[in-house]
Amino acid sequence: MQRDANDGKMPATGKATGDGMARPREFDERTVLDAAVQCFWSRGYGATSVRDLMQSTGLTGASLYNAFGDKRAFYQKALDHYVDGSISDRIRRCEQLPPREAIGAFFAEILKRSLEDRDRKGCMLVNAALDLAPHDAEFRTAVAAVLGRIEDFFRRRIEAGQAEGTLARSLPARDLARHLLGVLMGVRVLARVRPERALLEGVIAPALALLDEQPGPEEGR
Amino acid sequence: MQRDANDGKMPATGKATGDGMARPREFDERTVLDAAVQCFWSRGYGATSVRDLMQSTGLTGASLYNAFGDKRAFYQKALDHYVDGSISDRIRRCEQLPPREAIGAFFAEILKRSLEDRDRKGCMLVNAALDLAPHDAEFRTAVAAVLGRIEDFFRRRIEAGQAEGTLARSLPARDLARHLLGVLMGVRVLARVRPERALLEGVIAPALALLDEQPGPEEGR
DNA sequence: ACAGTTTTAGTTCGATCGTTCTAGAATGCA
DNA sequence: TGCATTCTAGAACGATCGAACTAAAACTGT
Repeated sequence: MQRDANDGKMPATGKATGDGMARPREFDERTVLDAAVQCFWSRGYGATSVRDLMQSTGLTGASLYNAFGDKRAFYQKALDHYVDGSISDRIRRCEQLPPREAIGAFFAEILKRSLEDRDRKGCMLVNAALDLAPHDAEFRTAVAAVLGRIEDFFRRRIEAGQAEGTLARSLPARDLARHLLGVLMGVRVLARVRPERALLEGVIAPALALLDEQPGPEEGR
Repeated sequence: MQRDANDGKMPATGKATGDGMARPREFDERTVLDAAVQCFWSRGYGATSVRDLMQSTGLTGASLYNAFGDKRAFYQKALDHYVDGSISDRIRRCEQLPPREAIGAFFAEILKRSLEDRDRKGCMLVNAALDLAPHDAEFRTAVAAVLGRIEDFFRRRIEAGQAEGTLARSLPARDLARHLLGVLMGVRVLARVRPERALLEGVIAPALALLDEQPGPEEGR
């Protein structure tokens, strides 16, 4: 979706249209999106006004509407920007670790972020999942796709761990991955109401124990 | 908090104040709160206008403000009403079952409700947890208290099951209860984006398996 | 230098927001 | 029957919402 690879120094080309090139943008799209993410992330979609966005980005309304479309489209782009910079990056970093470490590191990072999150913004994707997705099919599809990528990350690591014998085989990787996805959502929700280390560790620990569990020679009754 | 025990037939006394009793209410408080719950539940706090509430309840603005205070207070009362009729009732019903059945029935009910929830309203408490609680200390306390009651329900049942040997003792009841609370939140979130039976069952099943797990004679390494 | 295009800044629009106000209607108690 | 009180209905309030409009400024390509 990004048009230029301007690394954040000067104006940026904008989109190169047609014949006579005209006045270039005075703002850096990445910086503006960062500011928009902060707004939408902390206040939610409905509670963020276009005027809030104008103040946070330093742009006027006309500039925002010109560059990003209406409020909903702007949120869409801000969410994409957040996912790219936060979730995709985390998956990319964790998926090249050994199975058990990958999942442990993933949740360790979530735990850390949740406890450091002083203004209780939570995860912008989870917020979008409850704020916009239920009543907007387009957002629902987009959010579901990202959740699917997280689920796939879990499943691939679990399958690898089960194959090499470092992770429990007592349950199918498919279900374990779904379980971890659910726990992840749960942590993100609980952290916004009760951001207590003991609580969140208590939520996560059994899920990890489930991965490590020894089958026990005598099974089933 | 409720003042009268009017069982939903006629006007209701309202509050009995001072000297000369005056004109009694024409509406039934419970019916009005039911309508308000539907509104706030499906649209959220911010997206529900007072005019929406007027239409759904059939009352005029003045009546609403007279009887329930401002919009925030009205939401507060609607949320209380929801919790009383939905969550408290579920806990009350499940906690008198045997430990494993109590937890199984609890999640079976959540699963059923989530899959039948065609307009993806989710759980009003979870919605409140992400909508209002993060930025409103009073709501945060209230939501946290209800979450604490759910957690306590889990813990008491797990402790009972561990004591009688029907539930796994490999993890402390405290953590298992927190884990179940997290999974519950996760299911409620995921259901609003991907209300698929296979997904939600996949989230829940490993948590239940964790409770049933046989320790296996040789443990720890 | 000129033409063409796009960005800026600020104003303005109609709609809707939460809330309050002005009436009048209805009731209990003296 | 009157008085006090609380209900109802609906209009109205100022504020703010998302979005569009009007010009002026800034830049590129020829």
